[in-house]
Amino acid sequence: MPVNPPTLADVAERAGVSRQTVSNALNNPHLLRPETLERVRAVVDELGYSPNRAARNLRTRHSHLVGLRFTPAQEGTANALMDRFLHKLVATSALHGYHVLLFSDDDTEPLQAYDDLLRSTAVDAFVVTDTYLGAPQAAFLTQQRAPFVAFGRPWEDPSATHAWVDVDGAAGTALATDHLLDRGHTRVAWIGWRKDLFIGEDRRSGWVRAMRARGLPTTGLASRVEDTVASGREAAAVLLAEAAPTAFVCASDTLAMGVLQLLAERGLVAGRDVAVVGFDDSQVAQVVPGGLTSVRPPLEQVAVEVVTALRRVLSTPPRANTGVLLSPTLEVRGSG
Amino acid sequence: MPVNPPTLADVAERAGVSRQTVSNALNNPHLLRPETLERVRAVVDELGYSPNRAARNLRTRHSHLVGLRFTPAQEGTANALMDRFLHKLVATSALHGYHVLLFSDDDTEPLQAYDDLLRSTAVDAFVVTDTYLGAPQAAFLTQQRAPFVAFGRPWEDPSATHAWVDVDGAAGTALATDHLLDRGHTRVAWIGWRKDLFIGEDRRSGWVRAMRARGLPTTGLASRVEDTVASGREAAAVLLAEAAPTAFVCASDTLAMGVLQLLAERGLVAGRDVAVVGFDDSQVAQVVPGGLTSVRPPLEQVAVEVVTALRRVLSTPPRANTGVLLSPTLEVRGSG
DNA sequence: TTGAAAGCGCTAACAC
DNA sequence: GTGTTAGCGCTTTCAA
Repeated sequence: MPVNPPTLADVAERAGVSRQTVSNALNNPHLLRPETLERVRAVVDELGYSPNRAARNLRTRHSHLVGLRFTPAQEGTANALMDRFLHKLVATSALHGYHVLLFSDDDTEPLQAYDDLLRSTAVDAFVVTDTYLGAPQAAFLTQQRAPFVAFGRPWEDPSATHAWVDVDGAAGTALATDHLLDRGHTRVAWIGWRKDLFIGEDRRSGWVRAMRARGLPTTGLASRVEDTVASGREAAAVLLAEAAPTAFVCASDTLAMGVLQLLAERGLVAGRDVAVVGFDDSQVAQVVPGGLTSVRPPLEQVAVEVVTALRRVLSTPPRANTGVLLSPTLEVRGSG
Repeated sequence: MPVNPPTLADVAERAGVSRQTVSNALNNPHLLRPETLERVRAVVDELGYSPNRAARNLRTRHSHLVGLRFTPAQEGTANALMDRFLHKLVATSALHGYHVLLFSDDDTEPLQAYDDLLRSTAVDAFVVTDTYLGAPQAAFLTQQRAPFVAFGRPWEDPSATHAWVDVDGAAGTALATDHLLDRGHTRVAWIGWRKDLFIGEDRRSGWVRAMRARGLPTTGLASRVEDTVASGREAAAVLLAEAAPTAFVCASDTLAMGVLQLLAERGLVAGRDVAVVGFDDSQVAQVVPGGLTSVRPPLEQVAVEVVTALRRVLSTPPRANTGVLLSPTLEVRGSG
């Protein structure tokens, strides 16, 4: 096992000052006379001193840890938002002295894990990413007066006052639809999700808005299915047969891959015969032969805003937070 | 801010016992008389008591945190190993009372972040995943006597005695090659990486072994390129022109996507005209039209073994660890 | 089986 | 500016 690291007392003794002065040198350097400060710092470097986290946490009642429930991307889909978001979250948190603590739920009680971490004061705050329909996390944490920031709007409860950051899905699909319309398409179809998924409805509304803005009809051009490749393929087959669209805007890259699959089966070339646009700008969109044009959510920017909001929430006194809505961009590739 | 959570003293007072008895009820329940134990537990439940982490960490000198440096998947590639691995690592660690702490390096000094966490006693151990050529982490941590487990073999230093878990890449490519040979191919080409990448050489050796086992030549059938889609595409073009292979085994799904791209450009159908097998079983392999046959590393199993090794390393006294090598499987899809 | 005392390493509050 | 005192909440002695 490693040798016991030096403590504040070790530094103090060697520098010929009190422990408190060493503490001040680290946390309130402006309180020290320059020469004292320099002497203490020299010893800190010499000994390789770094304050013991547990002791500091105990004393300050802060862990400088942010909890995040980590759910894996589903196999067989093109969804892997977490990767980009998480890395930027980790990097940005570090700039402000925070580390990210990952946990998973016990499958049984989804709130249990949050509650345990909270009650054991293991984390200072949470980043909540699973704000799907009926997700009880936000309400629970609000009720527990636990600091948190959500990646995702409080769709179900517009009166919620917690901090959140989200991507403007409607703006993204409007961007995608406009892009296709600019290229001369007029029959642009939509493949999205169940009606009760707020995110899906939001994205769908962008398509509707863009179509209507040019006086184009949407009737019969929309489909609602599960978020799987197979569903995307089937939806495309039905729409092609019944509505003869020349382009598809999809709620996800997963669905878009289904469309690409159907086109490939029929010997059609995406981008030449039929245009296809996905949503997420997943790795799949980036490397699929021909390339899949896709709406790219600014996940790095989301992470930065989340950390900003966290800092506001964790400041004393907590500063008010308004929701932050970020606009995605469109990554144009071969498919449309 | 949340109300101050109950402490050991609160529970003790309410249960009419000393603080120590409450502590024992939690950590050494067998020491208590059954009726006392029950009474204490009732109060614990009633008050929703959970031991303060910082205090416990300070006293026990353990954080119950495992550090992992998180690097994002490269854009434009099909590599996203971390997702599956990380989730299982988080879940398995939780079973043994450990949480995963994520950090990123400061770009400047790659060891700095490790050193800081170590000296501030923020984590009990590390999981090291970046064991590429010349990665100094393992040597550094060994020298610092810091507990850690590596995902990846100590290629450069066979005498290293630290704990590690790895995937048998050669077995995976041999599996892939045998699969193709069984299907009647005889001219199976290899597209891999630079010679100085141990992982790539390992994977390549599986292909060589499988070919030689059937007395088939490998000369002129191998290519070494960067791990990008474009490189895979170019390598495939060159090999097709010069060696006329009927099948490709690739060191990564990224390279395999390059091959698929070339085939698509030439109007060839993967799996019918030319067979292609990738490595990683990424989401891309799973959803690309037609499907990409790919070697699937058992990342969940790796995570479980890593946690087992961690527990051995962190036990007192530390128990010896041997390396663990796990065999991948082959996911057969349309491409071959 | 239970309780009392001590102390992990640090920082807030105050005295000098 | 710097030092002294106290205590964060817990667990490890050791005594009863």
